[in-house]
Amino acid sequence: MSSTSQAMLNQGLFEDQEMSSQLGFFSFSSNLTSLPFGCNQSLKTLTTMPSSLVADAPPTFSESANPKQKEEDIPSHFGPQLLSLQRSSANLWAWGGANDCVNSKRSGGDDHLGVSAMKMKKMKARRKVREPRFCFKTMSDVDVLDDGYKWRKYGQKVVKNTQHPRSYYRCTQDNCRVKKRVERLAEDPRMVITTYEGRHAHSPSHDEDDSQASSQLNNFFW
DNA sequence: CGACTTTGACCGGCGC
DNA sequence: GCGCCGGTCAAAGTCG
Repeated sequence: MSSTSQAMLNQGLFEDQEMSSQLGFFSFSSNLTSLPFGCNQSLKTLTTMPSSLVADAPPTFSESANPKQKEEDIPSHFGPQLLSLQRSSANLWAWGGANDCVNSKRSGGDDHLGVSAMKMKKMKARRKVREPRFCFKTMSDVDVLDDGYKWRKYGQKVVKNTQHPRSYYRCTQDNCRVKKRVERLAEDPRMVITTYEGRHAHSPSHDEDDSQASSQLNNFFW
């Protein structure tokens, strides 16, 4: 079941929806044919992608940066690669704030009534630190795009105001905590929104030949 | 039989 | 404080 799609990559953005702070946003011309993560047929595209774009939420950004920030406001953090991205067929649209969100609301109070220590441990482990996120939109028939990594689905949820359920995936690699969510756009079901959270601590698990270049690029990004 | 998916329940965050 | 909602867990089911 190769999920390599005929996806036409259109847009991507850094985001943190919960914190309502967009980290960045870019769009591509529609002649691009694949994903920015080393999806098989997109090497040309990939080489124009700025590594910092995908790799990290830039730590120097302010929380409440204006999502319509202009080109000259882009921090040098993104370097020449970003500029080349802009000069190439891709349009940079906007950059926003970084977020190193730590949920610190729950303090002390280790013991919930009727909750076992084991369960509390799990609850604490749950979303302490918000990983950097990257989200993009593709036009595709398949929900799960082939990005070279192996994913295990751990949940599905119907979110409000959408007729399509959102799926939650985790990287199957042992020490890798990267997650992704996949959902279809309500207004246009052909569009798939994929949101990655975190960074892979390993190479893609493709076993085909073209994975060599692909994996290099994936390292490049993640 | 192991890996993966499905699905209902549960939990925390957030707005009111 | 309460209710809603998104995100995660985990048991059961399915598949190869």
